[in-house]
Amino acid sequence: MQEYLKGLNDQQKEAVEHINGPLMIVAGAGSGKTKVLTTRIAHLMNRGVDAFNILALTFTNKAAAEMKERIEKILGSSEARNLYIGTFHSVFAKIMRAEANKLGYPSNFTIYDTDDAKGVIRDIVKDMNLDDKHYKPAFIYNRISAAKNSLIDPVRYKLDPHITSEDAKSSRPLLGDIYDAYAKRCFRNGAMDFDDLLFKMYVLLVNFPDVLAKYQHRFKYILIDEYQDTNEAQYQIIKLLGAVHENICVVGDDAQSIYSFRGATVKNILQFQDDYDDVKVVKLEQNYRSTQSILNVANKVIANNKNQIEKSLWTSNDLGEKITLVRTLTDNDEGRFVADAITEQKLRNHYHNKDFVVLYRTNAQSRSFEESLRRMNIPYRLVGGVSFYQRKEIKDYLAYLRLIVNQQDEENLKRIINYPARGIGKTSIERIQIAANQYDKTMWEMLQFPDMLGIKGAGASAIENFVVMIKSFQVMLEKGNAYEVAFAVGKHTGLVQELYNDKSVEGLARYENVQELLNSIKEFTETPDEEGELLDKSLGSYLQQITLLTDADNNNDEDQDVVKLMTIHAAKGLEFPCVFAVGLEENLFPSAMSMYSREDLEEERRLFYVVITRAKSRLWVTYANSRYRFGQLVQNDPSRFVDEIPEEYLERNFTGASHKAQSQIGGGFGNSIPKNGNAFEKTPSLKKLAEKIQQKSAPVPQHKPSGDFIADDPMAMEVGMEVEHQKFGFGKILTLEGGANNRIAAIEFKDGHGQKKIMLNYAKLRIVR
DNA sequence: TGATGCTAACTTTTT
DNA sequence: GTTAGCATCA
Repeated sequence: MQEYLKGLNDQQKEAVEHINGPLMIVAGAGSGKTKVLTTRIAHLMNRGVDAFNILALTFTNKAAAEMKERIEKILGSSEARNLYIGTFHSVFAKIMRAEANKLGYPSNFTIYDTDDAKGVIRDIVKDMNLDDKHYKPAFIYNRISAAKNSLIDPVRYKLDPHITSEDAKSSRPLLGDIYDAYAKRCFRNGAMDFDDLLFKMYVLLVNFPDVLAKYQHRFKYILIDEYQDTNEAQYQIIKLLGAVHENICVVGDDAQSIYSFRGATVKNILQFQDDYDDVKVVKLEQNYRSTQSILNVANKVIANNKNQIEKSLWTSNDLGEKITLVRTLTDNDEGRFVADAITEQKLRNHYHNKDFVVLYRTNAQSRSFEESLRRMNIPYRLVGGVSFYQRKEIKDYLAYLRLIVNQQDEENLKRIINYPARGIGKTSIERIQIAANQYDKTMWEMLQFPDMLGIKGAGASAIENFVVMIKSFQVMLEKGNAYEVAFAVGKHTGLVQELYNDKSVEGLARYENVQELLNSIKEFTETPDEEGELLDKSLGSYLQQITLLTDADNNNDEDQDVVKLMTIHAAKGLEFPCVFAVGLEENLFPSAMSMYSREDLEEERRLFYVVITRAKSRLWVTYANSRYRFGQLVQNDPSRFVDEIPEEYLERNFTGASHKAQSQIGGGFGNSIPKNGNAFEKTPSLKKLAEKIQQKSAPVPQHKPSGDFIADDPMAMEVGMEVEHQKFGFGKILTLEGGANNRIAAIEFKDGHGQKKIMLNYAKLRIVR
């Protein structure tokens, strides 16, 4: 028997050893899914399958990287190198890069992230003279995204009676036209958004039989991770690619389907057996991750959902500790409880920071945990949230690089044509835009003919300089590598200088971020070519790669001893010894938006199932009686999911709530709490208490003006005086300029606010001494 | 034309 | 509480 087959249980072995024909692996949480996938790939190759013929698709770069790494461990890196392993988006982007010309796109097409796409939509809404309060870009984006994920193009969108009536009902009858305009604009810009990478891939395969045949032949064996999260577009593409050989292996768990908002449909996994003949089904039901207590709770909770693939997850692990249910008064108390519990556990049970994770439903919940952890000096890292590549200074820099690679792209052209300021103002840009529309050219093309724009003098020469500069970068692109071009851009545009000159705290961070970007480009270009394979190190290749990276992928320093904070969605596939499931409150988890349909509610429950099953040995479930949302204190009942945890596995800890609050609330669960948010008005003592706790826990993030704050006359200010600002707190006046109506003070503030220029007409200052 | 500060909107989850 | 877009003034 092969070495790699040892240590597999019977079911796992059965899945690994199945070679030809469709295979569905129903893999319960913690049942060794990745192990089976990677071992199976190794086994295929061991049986003579060429690495070039294997395609493995995942949802995250992290999962792809992990798979690759594990296969390398079994086979050695030279064997594994030629495997095609990646996310749906990155694999399709790579293929599209080779085939884009067939669809009329440049091979260096730009990939728009969500922000870019919303920007295009905002422009279109403006052009159509619509109210963007009603035609909200985010709403429209979601609508278009849903259409693309269902493979509906603008023409079909406008003809579909169901869709049009829906849009009519929400009185947005022009959505179809916006979709149409958006698709055309992206095409003209030579750009694809995330959904296009799937949608256009499908179009490519359907319209070009030779291309389809090529990839069908190439990918004789296809493996798909997290199959329960695939959407219609992904489903159809897989069906096309696998149609000849039917060696499709899907791995998934219907109980962990949590992406329906992105068009994923559990139907794909539920119906897999109907899609192909002779589907081999293997169920992995032994859980190697969690204690019995945790697993039993998870099983009990998920049993409340209907419509599942039948399976019973079991474990031979110890019973373990009970689940701790924690009630606190406010969200800040919740944060404090978690920080305290971590400190205690580290002392008592010798855990490390990296053994803990805090999992929440929405990103906005991270604040109170960050504050409490910081106060306790516990190092932590926020996973997810704003990606490095979404920061303004990075997007500005990248906009140059993207324009150089793809001049069709107007979004990025507009972003930097006057940044740093070079005298090409609003009116000029507008003129260029109008002329471009008029002559049906791109804005870049119009820039070549400034006389046709009616722009003269300084404006014209500014444009000319800009064009010359961009062109010189393009010339460099032919000879230099990505890093050399990027470095030259930073230098010659003045971008780096501009950031360097900004000595404020934020400015310094921005400068450092840009340096980090340059380092990453350098690293990219310096990755050595591997034997037999020349890596594509062009700038275009780099840009396509990074747009598909998320923040979570970026943190490769796994071993750092820090507490992790993330959303439940981001935690999919991960495991931790100690898990805090926080914010278990009605309207938050389950989310207020999910309460109207059984399907949505069941997805929330699956989400709860995912949280529980992340835990190996300890699980805390917490909720707060009231929390700040929208900057306002609102009250929520405990989540209905809390009641689904069997009593025998629970241990209650209400130390976070005071006796007073407890007697107010009563011993029961939720039912005695007033339902609507005005409870505090009725019980002033409770309100005061909550406010007191709130104040005590606020770590001076924002200055509160002194009680005797009365603004002084701007003209009374003198250099060297100590003053108080309503927001920034205390500081010292460094310089003063301007007359009575335009007096500007440069002030060095304490408490990390740094140096700021304040216009004394608007911001009021109080002289301290 | 550019910088500042104000306002409104925001909260589901992400490649 | 935060942030992005906007209005406003020099």
